[in-house]
Amino acid sequence: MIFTTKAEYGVRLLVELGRQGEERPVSLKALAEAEGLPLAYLERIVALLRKADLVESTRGAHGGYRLARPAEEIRMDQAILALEGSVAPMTCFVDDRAESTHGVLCSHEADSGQGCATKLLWTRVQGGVFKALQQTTLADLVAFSTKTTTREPIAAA
Amino acid sequence: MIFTTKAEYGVRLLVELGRQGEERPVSLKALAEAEGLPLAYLERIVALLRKADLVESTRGAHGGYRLARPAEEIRMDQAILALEGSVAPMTCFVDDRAESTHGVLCSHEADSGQGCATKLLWTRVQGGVFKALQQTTLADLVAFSTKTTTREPIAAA
DNA sequence: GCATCTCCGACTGCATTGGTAGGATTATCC
DNA sequence: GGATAATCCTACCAATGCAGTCGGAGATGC
Repeated sequence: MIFTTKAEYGVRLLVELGRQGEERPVSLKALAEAEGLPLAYLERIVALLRKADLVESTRGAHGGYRLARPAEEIRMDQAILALEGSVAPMTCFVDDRAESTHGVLCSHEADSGQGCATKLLWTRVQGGVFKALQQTTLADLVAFSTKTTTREPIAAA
Repeated sequence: MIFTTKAEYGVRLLVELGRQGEERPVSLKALAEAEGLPLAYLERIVALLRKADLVESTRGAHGGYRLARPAEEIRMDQAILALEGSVAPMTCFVDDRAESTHGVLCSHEADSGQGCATKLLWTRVQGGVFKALQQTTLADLVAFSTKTTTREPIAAA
């Protein structure tokens, strides 16, 4: 399995936020109940999204979370990277992300001085994953979910 | 991280077999020493490849393994599937593989009767991974590895 | 000042992974 | 036929990471 529940819960959380208006913040408690997820665990997950500036928080009573940007401008590679930390296909894949010029390198090279045989494969796989993530925005998921299920907005706390 | 060492070691094993001629079988001991991998662990890994008919074995003295088909006809999706069991991006992804018509379905649907929001995303990601795997043959990896590193064939036992 | 919130760190049960141990079976060679 | 070299198979084990909990400490609105 590729992703952990952090990615699953985090994305679902984003989608739920995307459904709500971006005006008033939504409390985690409400989100947790809406999705049927453990509140305490969600707290730690949403912290990752906040650190990545995908979500804004307002503390105190009637506080909560809202998207930091419109859903169209949130790409899933950003979300997953924030949630999972990295998307390497293999432990030996030390990736100096996106901005680096030489892409990814395999740590075996450090050991033996030779490119290991699997490097080509993992590079292609990672490319495939990244492409899929980059091409999907939060708005896509929100549209998909509202099309499939019809659920009323969460009542204000 | 997506794949475990089973995939890594298994693919490296296949590549090493691809380098050798397909005539005489190569013993696991020789392969393990060539790649610097634990022999006992490789035994279990190569068993997966054999069950998937990617590799043939001959028992007894001077026995060993060889590719069941020419390297050009071994696609990496077959190899990875044999090694890892499945390539689902998420635990909730119960995939009735390839031959099924409706592709993948998310187990949340069984629970709540609604498609979960993340389904679209995971489907795309899995598609990207599979495409990358399908488009890569063992011959590609062998060519890549012989280009990068120059190593003499394993001496006969 | 009290009820709600966000925030943060420590702690825990569990499953999986990576790897080992030991032996049974099969074949070759002398 | 017996040593030897190999595949095969099952049970076992330690470490890691994941999913989730707990308790509390700061904000903030009423």
